Amino acid sequence: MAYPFPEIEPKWQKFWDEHTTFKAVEDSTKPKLYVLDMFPYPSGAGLHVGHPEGYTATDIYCRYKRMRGYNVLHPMGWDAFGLPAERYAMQTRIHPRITTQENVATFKRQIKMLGLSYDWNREINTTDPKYYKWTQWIFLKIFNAWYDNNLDKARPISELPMPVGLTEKERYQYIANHRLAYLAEMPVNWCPELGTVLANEEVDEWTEKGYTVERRMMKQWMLRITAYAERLEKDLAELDWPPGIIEMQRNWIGRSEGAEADFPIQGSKKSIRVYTTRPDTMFGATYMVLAPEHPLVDEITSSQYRKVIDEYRAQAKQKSELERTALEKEKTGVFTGGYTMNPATKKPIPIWIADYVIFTYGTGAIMAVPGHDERDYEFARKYNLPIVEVVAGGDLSKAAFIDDGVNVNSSNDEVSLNGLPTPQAKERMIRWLEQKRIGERSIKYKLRDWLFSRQRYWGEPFPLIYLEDGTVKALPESHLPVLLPDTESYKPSGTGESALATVDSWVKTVDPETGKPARRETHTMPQWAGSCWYYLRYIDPRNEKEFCNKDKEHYWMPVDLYVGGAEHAVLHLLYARFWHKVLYDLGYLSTKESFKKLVNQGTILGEDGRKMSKSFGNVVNPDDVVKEYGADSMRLFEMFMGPLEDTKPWSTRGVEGVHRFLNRVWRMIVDEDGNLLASIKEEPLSVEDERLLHQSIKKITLDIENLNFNTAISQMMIFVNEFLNKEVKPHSAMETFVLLLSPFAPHLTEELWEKLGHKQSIAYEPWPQYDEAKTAIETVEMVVQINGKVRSKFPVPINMDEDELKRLVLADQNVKRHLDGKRVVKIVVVKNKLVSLVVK
RNA sequence: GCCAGAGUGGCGGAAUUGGCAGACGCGUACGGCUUAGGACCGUAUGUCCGAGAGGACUUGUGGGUUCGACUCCCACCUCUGGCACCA
Repeated sequence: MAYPFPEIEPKWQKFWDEHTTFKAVEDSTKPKLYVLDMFPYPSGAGLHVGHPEGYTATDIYCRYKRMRGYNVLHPMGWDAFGLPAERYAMQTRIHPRITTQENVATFKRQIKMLGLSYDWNREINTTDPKYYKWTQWIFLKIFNAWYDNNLDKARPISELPMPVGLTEKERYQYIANHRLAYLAEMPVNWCPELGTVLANEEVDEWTEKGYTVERRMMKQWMLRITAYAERLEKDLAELDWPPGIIEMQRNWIGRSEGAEADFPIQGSKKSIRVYTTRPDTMFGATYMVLAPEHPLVDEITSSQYRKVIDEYRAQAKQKSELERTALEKEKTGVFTGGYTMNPATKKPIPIWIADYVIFTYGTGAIMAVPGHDERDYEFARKYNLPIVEVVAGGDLSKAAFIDDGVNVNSSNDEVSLNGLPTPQAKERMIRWLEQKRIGERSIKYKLRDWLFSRQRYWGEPFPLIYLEDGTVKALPESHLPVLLPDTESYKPSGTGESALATVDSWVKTVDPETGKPARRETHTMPQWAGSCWYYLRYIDPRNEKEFCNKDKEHYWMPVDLYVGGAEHAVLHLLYARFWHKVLYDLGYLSTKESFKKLVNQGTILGEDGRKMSKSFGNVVNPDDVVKEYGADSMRLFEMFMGPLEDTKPWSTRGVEGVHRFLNRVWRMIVDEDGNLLASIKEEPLSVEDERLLHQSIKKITLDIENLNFNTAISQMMIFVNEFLNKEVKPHSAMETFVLLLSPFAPHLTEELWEKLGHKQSIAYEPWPQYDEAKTAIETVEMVVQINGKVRSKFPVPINMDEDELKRLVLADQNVKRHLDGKRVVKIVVVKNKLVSLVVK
């Protein structure tokens, strides 16, 4: 007979709701704890079993910490802007607001049915104008800020020092160029047949259907995240994040140290600046390569090469960034006819253009050192360019030697690197470049500025207007939020702009300060925008005057534990950290970083070990699981499957297993009529039972602290296996056990707690304490190894005297048998564990 | 190719600082209870040899350090995730 979870679970969910059991209020008498789940995008498909994994883990942790006296903030909300709702709207003409509301209702029902202890008073939705008002407000703060490299922080644009003698137009341009949000011509994925811009993730889908997607330049809003590259990289060190994620962020930011140097163009006064991480190899630079887009290409190209160069550049322009990089085919390039001089060797070297050099990284130009760079080597081989060895240690007839080594062939009248190991050679060369004013030390990042415009309807509108003279103006804060207008069609305008561009009455507006006609920006913000700061809004979700009250922010921040999928390892977490730092610089926040500890839950695979997907027919619906086995079983199984971070397959048998366990828990305490079992009495525990109880408290406590929920559950199973059929079960032991189980199976344990005679919810009962002395055992099983093999075991009292123990070991029958005719060379005693004999 | 993480029974997975490999669960087999049960209870269960006592082998592969290695070191193989011409 199964325990009556269909009655118990709704009963306690209602109780928690009605008593607002999990409402969080600032309370300076308690230590605070902010535990955050990555909020979901409420898709039409509803919750899948992957969502509750992280949610259950944080819920257990929160419930445990409340019992330990922490004031816990544990909120939930909806990341509801995004492409799927908009695409659905295009097909059905149903407003995305409506479908979003429906999807949120489904998600909320499903999440609530799991008994998660969220403070629902703090629920937020990124598509709510009351929320996105503040997303727009933060955008304005970014827009109205510049990065002061001297102070190494963002400052209000009003504090930007202005050069004297600028015209009004120049002033405008100067300021625009310094804002942290700026307009730039950037390539988009343009599909002529659809007349729309595609998101990167859509490109494959449409090209597979035979549509063409090409690169097209468009003015777009960019956020100057590169200004923060150094701090975003440096502050990673203070985060308690999985090393893998830190590494991924580090790679994404891509810091590299090197030098820049000027190479004079022959027959011109100008020079070309290159960036290299290997200044020590400059004597081996035998040619130069510019990115096809490099502005000096025209000037360098001699007339007889003009035609090929132009053709090559046109070709490169056609190719999308994907094609240029992902194809990984043979390198191509063409000679410009121009020459530059290697400043180290003073010899002329040819200038080529090739699309393996990226315009947007470094200076868009490289000195090619084929002897010590694989790419340059490949290129030089193909086009018969000279290869010179300047670092000894490799065989240049076979491959480039890219490792560190010792310099050779590296001297001129002023400097010699010969004999120097690579690190010193680098330093020596940089010093020489700086002395001769040829170049200087330089640090570069791979990180690019953040393309922040989307040509979409279902996103936050920018609080910006274009005046008739073409200038951009920020709307005053008092005009926020800029609401999304309703429209008949959600289809993009066909010109590359979003559907917003077709809503004339919305686009046409006036400058609120001058009354002059103006047009609204029709781009919208990317989905990342709302998720960049939601953790701050939870702190003060109903505040209409500020995005977040400062005292409250000070009390709750930073987020102590953040749990979510690893798919957000780079972008979401990097963008959120960036916004956080901007707000910190501008004085709105008290912490440098947002998320102190981060944990990624692993993916749950289908029962067949494949990724869950409709096409495989292996998707597990949480509704079905809860209906069949109850929410507590679902929660428990999700935690019992294995370590939180691991990828692991679903198993219906496994759910049945933990469900059986919960039934056993019920039967351990409740009789067939639903009353407390007669075997539960006010009696003291035997020494053995008390030991098991204290061992269980200890193991479960430490396991929850370390988020090792699977082994905590194992320990509870051991406890129940021992106690289930005891004739007498001490009341206190049963209570302690129910407390231990309560973070995992809150509904069942609330019910049992009530049956054990309590009127109050179990949620804030003090967590059981263990007594280390009571976990100790009196006898240990001593293992005897002879030449590394276990030959005997016998019980001995704990902490036995070593000599006595040795005597016992040598007297043991099994040991004697193996010692027959041999000599004991050495005895190793590991206290309370084993005795190891070496014999000959 | 590069970076990070991981390889343990039929399956999911356990194993402080090196110290009895396989906890706990699933599955399987046998037994009990039962009109019946796919409910429940009990016993067994890494592989091989052996009637048994006992023995041999066993944590991806090969080597090393050690009285002792899933754990540390070296080389290799496989899988997962990320990056992918970033000079």
